[in-house]
Amino acid sequence: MAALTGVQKQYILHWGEMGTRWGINRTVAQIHALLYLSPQALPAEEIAETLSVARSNVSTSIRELETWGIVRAVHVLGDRREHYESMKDVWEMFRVVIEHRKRREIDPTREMLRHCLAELDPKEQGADYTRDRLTAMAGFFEAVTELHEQTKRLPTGAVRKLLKVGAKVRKARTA
Amino acid sequence: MAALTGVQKQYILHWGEMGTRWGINRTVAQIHALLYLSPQALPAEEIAETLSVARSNVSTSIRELETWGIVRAVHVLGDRREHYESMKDVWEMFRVVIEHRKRREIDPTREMLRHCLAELDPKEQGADYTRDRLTAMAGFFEAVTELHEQTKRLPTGAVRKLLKVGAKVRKARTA
DNA sequence: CTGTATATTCAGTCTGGACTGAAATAAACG
DNA sequence: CGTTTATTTCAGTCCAGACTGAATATACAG
Repeated sequence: MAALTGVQKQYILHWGEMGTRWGINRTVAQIHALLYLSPQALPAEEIAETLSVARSNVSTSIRELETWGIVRAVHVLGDRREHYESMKDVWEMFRVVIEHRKRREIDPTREMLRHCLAELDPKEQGADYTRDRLTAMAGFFEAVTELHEQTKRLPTGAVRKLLKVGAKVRKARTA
Repeated sequence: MAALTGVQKQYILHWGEMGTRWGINRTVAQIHALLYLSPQALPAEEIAETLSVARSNVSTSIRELETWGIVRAVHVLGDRREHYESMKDVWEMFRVVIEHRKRREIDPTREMLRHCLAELDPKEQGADYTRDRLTAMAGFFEAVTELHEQTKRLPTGAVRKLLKVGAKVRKARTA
């Protein structure tokens, strides 16, 4: 296969590092980076060679990316192997990932907070203080959820435009 | 010291787990949870006992929380030990954390993307495709930065109000 | 100073999770 | 079917990073 160019290497390595910071497996992130930059879908074998990881490692990593819905298998005429390609729309990609993480992290936390507030015994020592703290935290998570709901239904382009307008206003003011 | 109530335990454990998912050390997150729920500032010794971790572990964890600016040492009259307390304003707390992570994760990525685009050799095989992908990704990160700039200067309350209004509109529509 | 209480540093240990390679399974073809 | 090729599973290995506890540093009281 075509060896990686300097720029590709740089991008893939950086993406891998960023992945680890966000609780995403380095290899998973690197594979995603590779597929994102690749004009064609790639077979697992080639991914393994290019990134110097075990074929089996690619298998599990790809599956994780598939469950997120940002990588999918496609078929190439005259080739029995599965070829994998990344979603290319960056905005949609992050939307999907955020949706996933929200469900796995924000929602359970809201749940936990509600549960704690319900279970809180008012007779207990310092219950009032605890309730205040939990309520404040719960308020924040409810707001995040609300924000998510609102942006979710905006089409991709709208967010971008909204930001551009805001940027202009901001620049005009500071100028 | 006062042993943890069931609710406190639940909150601290959950927060610790969430921390690990976001690349934050479990103990660090647990200590933060404990301090957030605590009406008084706590000395390191007591934190160590309550969470059953080594005193030295608390020391380093506290220092990390301090560099983030969400925990600080306070002094109690008649006690030589440092007592630690968490910032209590949830919104401010997340603002601070997001600011930090943006600087450590978003900014370097923007940097990397710019660098890659500058270094990209047009004569190279497939340079056009690579440029397109990098540009798209860069656009996203610029937008995120812009969004951050805009929300940063809004006072805490404003965001909350904005969301409340949005929520009402949304509910009215779907009703 | 000396003694005591507290905080930090650091070298070594431990552990969870990533990674591998071999074996099992599944799918595609003649 | 049997053979070939591709994919997944899994038991074991490895390692980065968390954690500990002893040693060291710092601060203060008497």
